[in-house]
Amino acid sequence: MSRPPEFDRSKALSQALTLFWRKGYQATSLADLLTAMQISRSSFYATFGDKRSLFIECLDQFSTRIRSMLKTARGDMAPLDFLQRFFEGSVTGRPNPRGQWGCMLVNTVLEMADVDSELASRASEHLSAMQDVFESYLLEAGADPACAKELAAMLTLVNEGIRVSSRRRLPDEQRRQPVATAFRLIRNAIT
Amino acid sequence: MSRPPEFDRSKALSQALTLFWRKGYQATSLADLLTAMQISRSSFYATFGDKRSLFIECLDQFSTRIRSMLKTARGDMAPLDFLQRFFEGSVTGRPNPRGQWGCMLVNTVLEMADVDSELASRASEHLSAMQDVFESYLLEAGADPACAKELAAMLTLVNEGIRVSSRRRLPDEQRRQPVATAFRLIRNAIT
DNA sequence: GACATTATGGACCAATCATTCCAGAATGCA
DNA sequence: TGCATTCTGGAATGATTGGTCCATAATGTC
Repeated sequence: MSRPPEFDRSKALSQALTLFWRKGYQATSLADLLTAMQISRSSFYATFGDKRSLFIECLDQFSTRIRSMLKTARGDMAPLDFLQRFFEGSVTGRPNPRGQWGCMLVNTVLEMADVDSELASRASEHLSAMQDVFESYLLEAGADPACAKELAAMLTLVNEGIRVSSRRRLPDEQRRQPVATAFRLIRNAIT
Repeated sequence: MSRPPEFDRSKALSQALTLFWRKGYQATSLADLLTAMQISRSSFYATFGDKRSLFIECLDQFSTRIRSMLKTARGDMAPLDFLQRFFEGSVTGRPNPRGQWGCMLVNTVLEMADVDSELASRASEHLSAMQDVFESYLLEAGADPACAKELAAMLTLVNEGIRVSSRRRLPDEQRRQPVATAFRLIRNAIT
């Protein structure tokens, strides 16, 4: 009946996500995107609307990916061990370099805060959704509800801090150690 | 002999700093700058070179201001009380709205990480200089040297996190509380 | 082989960007 | 008053931006 599409939409979107993640919204030009996505200018606009719409799609997918990863990759680890491993993994450059890219949500909150409030608040809402996951893990770790809420907010703060510090190209030890410190303090505080 | 300059260079620079602080490097156009600085295009280039040089000058001055503020505004407060007040002040929108702008160094690290590595690492170095101030205060608060170093790194992490969270337009309580939590944990950890 | 559908390449657009340049207005000093 | 100096306003720069358009090439279905 009709011709099937020849390029892989979700793969192209994934390439775009990577670019936006690393360079941010403004510094990523259309030319950059087309090269990375390996599609023509025409297909781009036909498929994704425009640059800003594509960015929103990437932002949402980033958030979805992270949260689903937070839920599936845990295995049988204790909740706090898993969270700590999650944060530590965000800090080291290996196995992939994504650890050096920070968090797309955090990056977007800062880049867009006084530039595009809709993008900024969308990213901020995704961060709040992450915080809910933190809270559920803290509850599971035995924290009472009030304490879990408080520590989840604190963990969000630590997350935001880590994502900044992970972009600073500091020596490995200087990145790992504050995470360890933070978790030691948090473990002390669970009641 | 010669005509004295008619516009206040340092005031113009200060206006530029405010703009860069809020909107970042890329989103601040030359037109924006000229309006805010109230000088002509010609004077701009004669006095500051170009946009990037001006940005560097603002970045350095921002760092200098913060550190001198950290040293002079303390009065007779206990070191940790002062630091806590410093962080809390960065979070509330009053008296001025600067609390909503985050920290220019943090903003720059993220915006420029994969865009202009010289600007990014310059900002990162300024953050390290702030960390030295934190460390000296922790020493003064009675922490032993190893602990002071560790907690100073942790404070830098908290600082970075706070500066992100302060741009999220969250309700006041949700901004204040994680700071309080963080300092409670840190105070517990001083040995 | 013909048709419908989808992707492509590239010309084209208007807007904006940072930057350069210059003629002229303003102002302090002699 | 005149000169030297400083700032200004605006035109012009070329590069780059995101976005539109259309004729053509490619490919699966009938």
